[in-house]
Amino acid sequence: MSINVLLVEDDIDLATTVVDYLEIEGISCDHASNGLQGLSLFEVNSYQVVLLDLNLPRLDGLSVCQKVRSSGNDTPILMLTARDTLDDKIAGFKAGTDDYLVKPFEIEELLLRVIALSTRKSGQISKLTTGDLELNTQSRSATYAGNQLKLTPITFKILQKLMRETPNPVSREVLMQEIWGDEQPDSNSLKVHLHHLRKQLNFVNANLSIENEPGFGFVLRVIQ
Amino acid sequence: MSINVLLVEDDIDLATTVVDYLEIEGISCDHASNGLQGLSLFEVNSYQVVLLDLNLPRLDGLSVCQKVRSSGNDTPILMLTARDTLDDKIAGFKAGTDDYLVKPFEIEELLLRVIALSTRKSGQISKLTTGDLELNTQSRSATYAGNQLKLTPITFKILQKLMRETPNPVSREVLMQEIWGDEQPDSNSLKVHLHHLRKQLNFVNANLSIENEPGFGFVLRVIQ
DNA sequence: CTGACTCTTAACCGTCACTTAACCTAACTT
DNA sequence: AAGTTAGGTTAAGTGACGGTTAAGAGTCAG
Repeated sequence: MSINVLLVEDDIDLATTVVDYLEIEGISCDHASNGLQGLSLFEVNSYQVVLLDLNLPRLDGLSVCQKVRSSGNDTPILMLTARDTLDDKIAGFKAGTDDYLVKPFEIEELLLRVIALSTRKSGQISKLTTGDLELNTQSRSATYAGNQLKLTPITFKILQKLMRETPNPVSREVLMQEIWGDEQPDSNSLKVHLHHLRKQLNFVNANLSIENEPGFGFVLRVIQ
Repeated sequence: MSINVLLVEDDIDLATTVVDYLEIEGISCDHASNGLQGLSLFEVNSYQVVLLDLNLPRLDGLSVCQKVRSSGNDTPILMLTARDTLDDKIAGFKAGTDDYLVKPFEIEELLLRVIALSTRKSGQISKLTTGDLELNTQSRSATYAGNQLKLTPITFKILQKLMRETPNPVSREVLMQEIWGDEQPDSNSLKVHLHHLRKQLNFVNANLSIENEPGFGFVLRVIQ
């Protein structure tokens, strides 16, 4: 998922630095050098995050922010400014800013905050990764080397528990407690669900497997 | 709408200062003095924002943050810490933090950031958009590419919840809680309302669909 | 009173997730 | 070597869940 950012900044040196750095990190970045231009770019395109300088020609950052908010748009906005008094910050947040970074800032921190702001909305926060396996616990979806897995409520719970504990094994009892709580089925249901899960992880070049820890339980293990 | 905050901090002086200040501002604030206590409070109650110290006894802040995230919870988390090197910040954001404040901080700024984090998610935004679908929660009207939808009070609530959570699925229980609160009908009423809503989306040829997440709940998804 | 509107309830049906049971292999015990 | 136990595989049955439709109850305005 690519991130699309709008930078509104009249300091050309700073702007090119930021744009270049973000582009290197794989974040595409449009640039406007005044408030009005920023607003019109904003209305035409869609952005995950807006970086807004406070001192801008034509229309200042606070006004841009207010206009965006009063139109009902909730795109995350990050204020970039040299002013670091409390009153300035109050004014910024009151106008509807989500974050506030004081110049001079480290550009790496800007990147971190841009990513944090953009991932929040797109539901990418709760992700577990093991090898080529990714599980998003919010969207309840998992991909293995790019392939979508089809998880039922139970296989989802099993995979989640195994991924959270890996590389440690999970005992049979703990696993069953995790799935069924106190009312556990009396048959071999767990084996069957594990089988379904394993079938989905059995790709040609699988580098993961759910292994049995004899007499104890199961592990999700990265091979080699 | 009252804000509910969890503060996890082992410095008692700082903690009482923060709690007192937030309470004065009308924000109710629970306090835990170690990581484990913080986690258990978090699991029992529901908070709009979590304030997390990095250095904690029993379980450090990063681990607390990771645990919260891997369980699929996306409550905004703000890290409070004396460490201000870039690496610390990188570690924090990687663990799933939303914001990062370096001690010593001005307590007014903490308040500003808490409010910013809490308002983002919690239904303060009056205009929601998903694809070409727009929903105005103040005028209680929805349009798809200019076409008016005809929503009853209940279908309006359903659509609003689905749009707030998209692209993540909403569990059946949460959805029903959202509509009826604690006095829920004992029949299959939800199915019927979903059916009405789907007919409306079909009627305007929306490229959106309400899909069933088997055994869990429903998602509003943009097609292709 | 009546018609429009909304919500609930019920009945029907298809599908899918889960359970169950039977069979198989492998490893360990006696 | 036979018996026992744990784990893996397969297939079938059941029940719960989800989608659709229609009818009835409650509310409100005219």
